[in-house]
Amino acid sequence: MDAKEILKQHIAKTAALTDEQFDYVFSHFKPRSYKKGQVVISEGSRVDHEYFVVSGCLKAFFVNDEIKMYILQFAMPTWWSSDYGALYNQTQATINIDCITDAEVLCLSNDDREKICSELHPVEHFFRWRTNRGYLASQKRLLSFMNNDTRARYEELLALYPQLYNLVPKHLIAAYLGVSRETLSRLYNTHK
Amino acid sequence: MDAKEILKQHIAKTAALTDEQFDYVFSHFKPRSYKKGQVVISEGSRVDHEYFVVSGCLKAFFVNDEIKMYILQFAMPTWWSSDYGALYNQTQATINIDCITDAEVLCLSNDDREKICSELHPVEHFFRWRTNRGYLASQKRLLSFMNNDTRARYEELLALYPQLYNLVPKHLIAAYLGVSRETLSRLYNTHK
DNA sequence: GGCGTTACGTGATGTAAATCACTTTCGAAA
DNA sequence: TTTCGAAAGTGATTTACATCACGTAACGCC
Repeated sequence: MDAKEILKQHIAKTAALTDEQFDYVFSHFKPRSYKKGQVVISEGSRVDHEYFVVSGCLKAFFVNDEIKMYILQFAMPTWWSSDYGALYNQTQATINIDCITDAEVLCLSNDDREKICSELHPVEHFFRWRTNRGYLASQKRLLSFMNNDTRARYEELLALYPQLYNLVPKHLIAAYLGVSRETLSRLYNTHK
Repeated sequence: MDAKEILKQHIAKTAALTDEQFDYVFSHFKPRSYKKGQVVISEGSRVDHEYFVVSGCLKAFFVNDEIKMYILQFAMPTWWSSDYGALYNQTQATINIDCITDAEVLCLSNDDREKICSELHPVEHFFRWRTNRGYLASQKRLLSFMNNDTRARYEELLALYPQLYNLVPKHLIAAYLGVSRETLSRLYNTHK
């Protein structure tokens, strides 16, 4: 299935667009390929686009004092990623995004998103729902952070994304869970 | 300023509505008053509405094993609050909302929100932006949770809502920060 | 007013996880 | 294949915070 079809089916779950409408919407997306390790957004830079992942896996992360890294999101196929704070407010990026694996994405500029949202009501509807899902996921993760200990969060993560365990290095999983790599290592070796 | 005017100005920041359009939108909101301590949403119940706070302060919280409480949000005037997971998915509430002080709110049902969103494109636009702001705030809080220690988060909270310190009991602030009330007490008494 | 409930302060103790230091394994490039 | 750097495992030590235990102050309420 090609990028266009993947995006089409993704949007169709939330908004009913005619083929002509979708073609018009799609014309605002720019396909792009990245190699493993390539940087998509780096802290301090200007942010113009958001990214729809077609294949591969990105990570969005924050680096504190150039020492500790915290992963905000692993972006898998059909996920969207960007520094939305910087994108919406037209400020410098405060987070980084790069590629854990080779990846194909579809790029949509902030201006084009606002343009197609204002031109087509169903597109605005789609983006409202997409944002809403992101909000709910973020709330859930926050709650999990407060409520669960590290082991529970680790198991929750693997239950949610079984692929992740083999796909990404363990120190990145630790950075997502917000614990040191040593603690994570001890956690799943002291099994049970 | 009355409830209607407060909502009008709140929406006007994001979406341009004519007076007639706003009157129509407003006709879907039901004003309601609550007393301090009154329950708005309780875990396990059905959730039909979201709430726009006109005056007073609500708290949205989760209770773990009927022991520990975690506060997801203090809802101040012009904030929106609900169990959005339950509201959007039509499932039982997993969180609670009650009133820290006497409060006036405007209630909007899930059905009515979807109705006015589909009828008026600018309203859909407004709700997309409102959700987006919530998403960004949630991401920011998550990052703060991972990155900052308790003292830094405490100072961040007070910088963001100076009123809160005198308005809400300290054990609720502790529940927001995700620490025990004892730790919070020691934190701000061991000043500096 | 007295009385009970809830909020808040503070010491003693236990514990999960950070940190530091070192070793081992793995994977890619020469 | 050898080599080198990154990733991962592991022990010792430190630390921030939870928990337990108790005391005091503040407030609704009959």
